[in-house]
Amino acid sequence: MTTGFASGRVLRPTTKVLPEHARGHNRSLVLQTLYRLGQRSRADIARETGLTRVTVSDLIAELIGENLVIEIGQREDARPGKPATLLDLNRDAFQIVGIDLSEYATFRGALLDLDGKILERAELPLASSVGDAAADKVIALAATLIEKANRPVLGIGVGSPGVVDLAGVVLTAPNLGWIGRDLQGALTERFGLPVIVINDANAAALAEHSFGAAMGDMMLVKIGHGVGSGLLLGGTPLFGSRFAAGEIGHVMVGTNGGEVCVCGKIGCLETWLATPRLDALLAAAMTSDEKNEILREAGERLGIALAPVVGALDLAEIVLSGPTELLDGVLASATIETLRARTMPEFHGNLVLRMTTLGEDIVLRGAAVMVLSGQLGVS
Amino acid sequence: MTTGFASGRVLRPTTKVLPEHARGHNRSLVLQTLYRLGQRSRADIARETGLTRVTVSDLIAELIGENLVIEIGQREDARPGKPATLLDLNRDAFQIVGIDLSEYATFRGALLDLDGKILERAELPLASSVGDAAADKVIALAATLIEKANRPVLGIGVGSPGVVDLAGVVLTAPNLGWIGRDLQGALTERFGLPVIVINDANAAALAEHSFGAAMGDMMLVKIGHGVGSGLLLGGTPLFGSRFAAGEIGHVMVGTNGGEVCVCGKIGCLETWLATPRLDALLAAAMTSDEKNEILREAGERLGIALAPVVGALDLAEIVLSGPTELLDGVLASATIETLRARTMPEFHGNLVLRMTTLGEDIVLRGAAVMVLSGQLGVS
DNA sequence: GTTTGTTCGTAAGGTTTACTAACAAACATG
DNA sequence: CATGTTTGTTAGTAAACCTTACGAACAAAC
Repeated sequence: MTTGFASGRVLRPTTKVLPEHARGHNRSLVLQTLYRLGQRSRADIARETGLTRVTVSDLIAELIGENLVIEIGQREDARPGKPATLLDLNRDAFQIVGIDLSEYATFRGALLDLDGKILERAELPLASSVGDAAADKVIALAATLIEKANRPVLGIGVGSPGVVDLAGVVLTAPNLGWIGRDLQGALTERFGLPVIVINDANAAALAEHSFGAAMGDMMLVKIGHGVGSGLLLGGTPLFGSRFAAGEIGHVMVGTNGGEVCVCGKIGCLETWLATPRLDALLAAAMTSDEKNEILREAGERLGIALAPVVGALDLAEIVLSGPTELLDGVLASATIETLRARTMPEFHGNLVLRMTTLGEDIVLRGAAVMVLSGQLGVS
Repeated sequence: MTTGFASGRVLRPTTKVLPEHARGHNRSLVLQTLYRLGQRSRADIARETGLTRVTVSDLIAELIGENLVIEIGQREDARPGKPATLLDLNRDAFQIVGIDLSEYATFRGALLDLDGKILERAELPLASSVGDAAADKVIALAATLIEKANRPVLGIGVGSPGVVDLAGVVLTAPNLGWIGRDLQGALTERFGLPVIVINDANAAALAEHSFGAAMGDMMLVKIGHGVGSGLLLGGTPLFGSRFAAGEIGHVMVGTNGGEVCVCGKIGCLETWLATPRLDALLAAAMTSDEKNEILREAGERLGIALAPVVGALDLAEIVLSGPTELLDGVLASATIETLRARTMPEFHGNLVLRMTTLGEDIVLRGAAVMVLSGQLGVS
């Protein structure tokens, strides 16, 4: 046919939209309003969303029927008019299971409430399991946490290392010996609950955005046994053409030297920043000057690698996740200085680089956010 | 209030959705179907979109009323049943003005039909104009093209160098002496037509996606007097936190040498790749080996700069736009080889790097796509 | 104590949207 | 010529949101 705009997909819509979809959207809008702003009356929500009080009342009735929203009582403050009936999301009605598979020797999980507060914890030593054995441990950990729940479980969120597609299939995760493993399918089948499996760094980026102060255009760099990253662009996670977005551990850095990497290349980001190597170098270093120099060079290399990404994406913020004692200090300073020196100050002068505020729970909390977003938010 | 998921924006919806919005969506869906697939009957469109024949008939009646769609005649092929009435987008009903401000000494524009075919051209020598004088020339060029139109003009699309925000305000464009210039507002006021002003490289990326064979995850690198780029992620242009996404010309490349840039840094991408410098070097070179070495090194530096971006974004494709005689050959080969050598073959082994197929019209055609998308597509 | 004005939540009725069901028109096929 | 198929339209229905109107409950003013 024609070869005009035809071949592209500039015009967005790809599926039909029915009235019920609009309803679902507005329903989520009401939920989100209660979520973000807390206790509100129906009239408040109407003003906030632009919907009428009538429509809000109708949606609220539906949500109360599902036990997602509850009436708190009457507003106390003194103003003219009929006192408002305060509503809130029923934050105690459901619980979420979040699981982090990204640590080297341990699978960690937690039971969270709808606010993301951790209610219970559980962990399972990996004990060098791979393949089916490792997958069985994920299931066992999930089962333990579901048993601890004293409310209906909204769903299970899992942050996995490696490359994970949108259906929750772990395409490759070398450490766990997984290739094309349908972890999401296996968990769904086992528990009959909504399950979301997502890359660990992407989960971490989401958590930082939801719980931390992160803006919508952010890169979270996760440094541990390996080096990975998760990108949030305009508040949305980036997955990439082969679901491998953020995999920067084996990109070569700079044009002068570096060690040989397990992948065969020279001077990959991981050869500079992986924590086992840093720990080993620091242990061998004698003076604190030597130690600082090791950390400074690692930070500088990170800055060199990130500079083109910051420039190309116009990032506002970079967040580091990993061992605080290694990252937070000389290393972080060297990274931001290098970034400033290698990009345009007009555009990136107020680029922020900081540690995550979420500590070790960042991945499992991000996985929980995915569940919440999938179940209560809109597609 | 609560500090839970509240602070983030994980749950998507931010505005209410009314039934009429759904209607607009489905309307665009029908238009897009005719656009992509060409002549179809109402029943064909119903099958294609999932809407019912009744709904499609209703939408089509509306579109015919606006002269956007026309009945072509009856389908000729011999099959049972009532013969279908073929429809098509009224590709001759409107025309679009596209303008490219990115060339160094000339503003170029064209009148296009809805298929993106160029009907008329016009250009205006910039003659070193800056500020108001340069803006006046844009208006004059647009006026010239609008006069040439023999159909209603759907809108005006402008691809401008520099940083352009979502409202079409050129925040900074050094070559044109523009700072915070509301070009979109000025054109709208002058002509009373829909106007879209967008960064030149973003426009080019859109054009490559619409007319060329580009996938949804692509970076278009535009090399000329300066070096810029436009990113398409999942088919959507990326603008960045300060609307400066793609501005990679002044990112430092590598860690060994380079020339001092006008910006003060050493070894910016532009110092390796800007065409005036390449031309000068090539003119000074004696042997073809020397020339090839110049191009090879330039290509290698581009690859070094892009490798972290390819890794972080998991790009599928990189498209080069600029002087073919410089880019297409040794330089492009060196770039892709460098990229392959510096990234993970498992993920980026089938990364494609190629020249644009759209030549010098890429920016103005992309600007026209923006108009089409804004007027006929959905938000 | 009464009146006035405000705010809240609900009820009733109307509009828009897209759906299902049914049908006439127009054709191919046996 | 009878039958079956496909097209596009008409008529009626369900869902979603809107506007309008109203009772309830309160503060403030008199």
